Amino acid sequence: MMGLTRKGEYAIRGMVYLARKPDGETTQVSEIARAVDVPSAFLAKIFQDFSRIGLIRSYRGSGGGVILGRAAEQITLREVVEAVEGPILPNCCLVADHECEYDTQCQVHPVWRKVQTQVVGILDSVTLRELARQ
Amino acid sequence: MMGLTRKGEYAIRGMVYLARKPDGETTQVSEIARAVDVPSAFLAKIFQDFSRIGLIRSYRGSGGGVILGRAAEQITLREVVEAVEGPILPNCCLVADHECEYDTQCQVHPVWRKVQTQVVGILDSVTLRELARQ
DNA sequence: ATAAAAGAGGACAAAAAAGGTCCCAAAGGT
DNA sequence: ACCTTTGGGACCTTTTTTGTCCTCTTTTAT
Repeated sequence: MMGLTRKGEYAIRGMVYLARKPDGETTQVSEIARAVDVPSAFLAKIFQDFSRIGLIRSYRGSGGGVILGRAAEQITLREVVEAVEGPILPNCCLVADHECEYDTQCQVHPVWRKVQTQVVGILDSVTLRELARQ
Repeated sequence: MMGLTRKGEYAIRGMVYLARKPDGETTQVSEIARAVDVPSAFLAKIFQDFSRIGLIRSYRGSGGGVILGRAAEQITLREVVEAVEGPILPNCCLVADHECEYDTQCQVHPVWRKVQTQVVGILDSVTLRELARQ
């Protein structure tokens, strides 16, 4: 339970690899894919999404590639995880404002809220810079 | 991300309903299913598993039904959740002893470990008794 | 004894999510 | 022009989720 999907794993591996590259140097997705052992086309999809939301910047054509969208210390693990897996919501009833339908005063609700707060807090406190440290 | 499946939702709803029943009184699975709005045959499967691991006790035949396997204050939310969803493992690399294969000194590993500890702690601190309080 | 009333257990199936692959278009460098 | 690299869409396969159904066993009531 509470597990990352493989996509999430791949995304983190790829981003950490990228964060280890010298600043300002572009890296080809195919290189990253090879290095972190992820299907190239699959990682390309993930990075395509990342590019759209600004987590990375990408350049086409020969000599192109990708680069972190911001400094590694300004990208949190939470951002990366939520970008691939969606928001951290341990229970769907947290999505909506309204309480659970089956218990007007749902006792379980606040527990999940607490879980969410804790997990978000932990993942927010870790940046790519820290993860990239060897 | 980190979401309960519907099965997990159902299990919790069913167990909380059961925990609200007077001590020692058996309840038919079909009644619970109706009350918490879960497909009866599906809830029956869930409770079948619960019976096997002692989370509930079950009695066949007319007048039969199910009952909590232990006092409500001795059953934690974690137990219920893990019984349906499996152990709380935010990242598969926590399953094995060995570190991640792609980083001998994996920096992400301890973060997931921390997440796991926190979540387990929260869910362990909540019992069915508390959840059953109306 | 027998019938009815539960849960136990297995087989099966539809739907959704996960995990990819492939192809062509667009953009940039030489 | 031509090659390289990402962008984006379509498509596919496998696994997981979410159930259903039928039969068997156990237990109770008559």
